[in-house]
Amino acid sequence: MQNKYLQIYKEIADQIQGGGFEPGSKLPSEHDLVERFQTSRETIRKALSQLAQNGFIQKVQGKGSIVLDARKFDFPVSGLVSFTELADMLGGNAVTEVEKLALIHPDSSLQGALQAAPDSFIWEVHRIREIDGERIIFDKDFFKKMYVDNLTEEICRGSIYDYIENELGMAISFARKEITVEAPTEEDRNYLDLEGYETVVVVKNFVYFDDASLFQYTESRHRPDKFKFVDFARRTKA
Amino acid sequence: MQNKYLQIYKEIADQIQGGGFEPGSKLPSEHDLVERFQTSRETIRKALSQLAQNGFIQKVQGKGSIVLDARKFDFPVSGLVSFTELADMLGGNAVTEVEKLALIHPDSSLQGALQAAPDSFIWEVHRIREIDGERIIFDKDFFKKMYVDNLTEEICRGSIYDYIENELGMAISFARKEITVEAPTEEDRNYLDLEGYETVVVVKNFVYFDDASLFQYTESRHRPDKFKFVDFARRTKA
DNA sequence: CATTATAACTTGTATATACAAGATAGTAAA
DNA sequence: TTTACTATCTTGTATATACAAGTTATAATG
Repeated sequence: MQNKYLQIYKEIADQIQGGGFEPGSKLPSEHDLVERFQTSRETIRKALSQLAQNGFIQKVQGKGSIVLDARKFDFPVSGLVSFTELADMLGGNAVTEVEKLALIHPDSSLQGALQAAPDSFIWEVHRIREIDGERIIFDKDFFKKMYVDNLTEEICRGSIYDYIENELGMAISFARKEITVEAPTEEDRNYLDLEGYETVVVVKNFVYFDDASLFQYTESRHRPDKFKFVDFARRTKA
Repeated sequence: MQNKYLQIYKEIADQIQGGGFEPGSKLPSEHDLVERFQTSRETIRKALSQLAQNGFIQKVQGKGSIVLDARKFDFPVSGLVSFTELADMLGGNAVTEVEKLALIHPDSSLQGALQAAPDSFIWEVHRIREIDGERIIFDKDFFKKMYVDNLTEEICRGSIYDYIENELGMAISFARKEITVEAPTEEDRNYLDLEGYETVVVVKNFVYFDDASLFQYTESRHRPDKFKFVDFARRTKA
């Protein structure tokens, strides 16, 4: 029961996704929302600017806030979402297999990617994601041990993000993401049901904590026909 | 000479990209910036929250704002950037060829994508993007004529975005983006130097004006080895 | 010496006020 | 009727104040 503007954000976002507000229609005016939520206009505006940022509404000066069509069921939704969180959205036909779980020292390329010392310890996790019985995604994760001390196969089979956020109490904050298309490696051919495809889509993720410390590097390798990335982008002024 | 917080945003962003602020170091405190820019704390905070949103800094409560490594030279930078704007960043070895420029009525699938009536007029533009002499990208653009009345080959060879924003005075605001991998069509094979690749990366863009009206649908079809998408994503709370 | 408390910093949230600027509807004047 | 103005909506920007909450260094205490 805190953070008034986030509560308001959630309530309006839920209403938009739940159909309470029709796409194309207008939200109540800021003044109306002030009265409805019994708060100040600045607080309302904070909530609304978050909604605009995340593609729920479009604000037009002099007119009002237009409700956009913000469906959330698209596949790798933009932003920081883990496979397990995605699988929850999509339904229960997703299975994770842990192929490898080991403590290693980083080689030179990994030292660069993770900004880690050669003698530091890194968790290396290989996971296969099966959807409807087909091995579609091959995830290679590297975590710094200094942040994630204990890692079990059990945790890897579930959501590592959930473990870090809820068990360890660390706040995952932002990531740099890079999408490219590459030729499959031997590993890819072994782990994935490629079905003749001669390319894989590679999503490289550099994931940071709240305090801007880098703690994870992930390579998510997808069979091309099952890959889809959806994004909402605002044109940055100036 | 207006919009104080955007000016401050630009000035700090430029300094970060220009190397005035080192990645990993801390920005001056909000209080210091208030004195430096002779403004109020709220105005400084507006600028800083924009910088955080766009991946320039990370704010940490109690500590300060940490400068992130925000290089801007990566290929299809996240957000709404047109090919011509990108080419400017990359240097001058990019050429655009206009293969088609026609006024059509939308077929049923285009009616859906553009939310356009069957008897409305749509500009169809086909453009080939050459980089270093290789035909790498095939762009299919569809504009609603009601928004963009006159379109010439000359304009298409340059930047249509620039024409719309600076000549027509319309404000392009946001887009929904979708990235998938597909098998090349006959058109792709004709227009692109595919060099044996049996996939193309397809970026579908739905582009909207300031007032939330949809005005453009674009399919950007890339040779897979030359495609790269870079994104900065924040984990949305709650 | 080690621990604890305190003070002084930092950013985060909430509120109030004032005016600017875009949109719209109604009214008055030509 | 048409035009122009005005009043009144809307959101945008800028400022000031107060307190909460996280961090860090210092001083006091055992």
